[in-house]
Amino acid sequence: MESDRDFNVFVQGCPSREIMQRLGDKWTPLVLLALAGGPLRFSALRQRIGAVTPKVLTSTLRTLERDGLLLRTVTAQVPVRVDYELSEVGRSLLGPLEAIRLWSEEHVPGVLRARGEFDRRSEPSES
Amino acid sequence: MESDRDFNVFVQGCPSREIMQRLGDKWTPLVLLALAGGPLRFSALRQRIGAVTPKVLTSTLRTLERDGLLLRTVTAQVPVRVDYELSEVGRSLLGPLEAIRLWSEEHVPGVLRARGEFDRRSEPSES
DNA sequence: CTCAATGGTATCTTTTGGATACTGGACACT
DNA sequence: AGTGTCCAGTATCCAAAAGATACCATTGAG
Repeated sequence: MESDRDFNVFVQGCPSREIMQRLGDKWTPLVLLALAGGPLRFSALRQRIGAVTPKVLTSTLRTLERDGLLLRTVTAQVPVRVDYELSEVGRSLLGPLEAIRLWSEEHVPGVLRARGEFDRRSEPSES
Repeated sequence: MESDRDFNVFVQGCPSREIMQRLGDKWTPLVLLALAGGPLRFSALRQRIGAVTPKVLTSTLRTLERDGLLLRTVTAQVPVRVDYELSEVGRSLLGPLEAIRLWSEEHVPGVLRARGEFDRRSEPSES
């Protein structure tokens, strides 16, 4: 009923759960999507994503590198140049992430409308 | 280049960004996937997901309800019965989420292997 | 009068994320 | 020599979110 594989996100302690939850880190999807078009340097990534602080971006990138989703290449020039790019595995996530992204962009009006109704239902305080 | 729609997750302050980031809340995907098979009561959801505390589950559910992704139905019996089920909009997310889930379950071995290599590269301390 | 079932809150601690300032190495300019 | 710039991050400190655990309200059964 669940799936016949060896791993299942609904099993507590299964590594797949932690992996899926990491994909839902606040910045992970944006980082991966930002790299969809090719390698980017640290500062370019930062600019492209916007609003992310260097500390958090660094730790997001480290985790993704550690998990094999992206590659970090240091070029010893001056000043030092660091490029980040998706690995093969990382690229295999782009499809699903693109879908989530499109869904989010398409459903903005609906979600905003739902919020308005919800709030109106919650506070029947005026007239 | 980015997309011709009105909303874009790469634009800072665009509601679609916040919506996408919410989809990546720690428990949101699990909640939505858990409801894929039909309505569940609060305690059943808790059991099915496992490891989520009531406080966090409540707030996750409230947000999803507020955004119109799921419906909360209270039946006044004793003790009270509360059912949660996906809305039409919520169901439209199941495809992408299923994809993310499958990816996570399929790539467990690869990710674990990558972590091992990464750690070995980082600490060349023993023999 | 007590107990159990359900769907949560309340409170406190720990973890994660954010703001902001700073480091370090190599050149380039003055 | 001294100062400034570029880049890729750290360091430090503070705020927001998640987790552990205990508790509450309703009410029907015993």
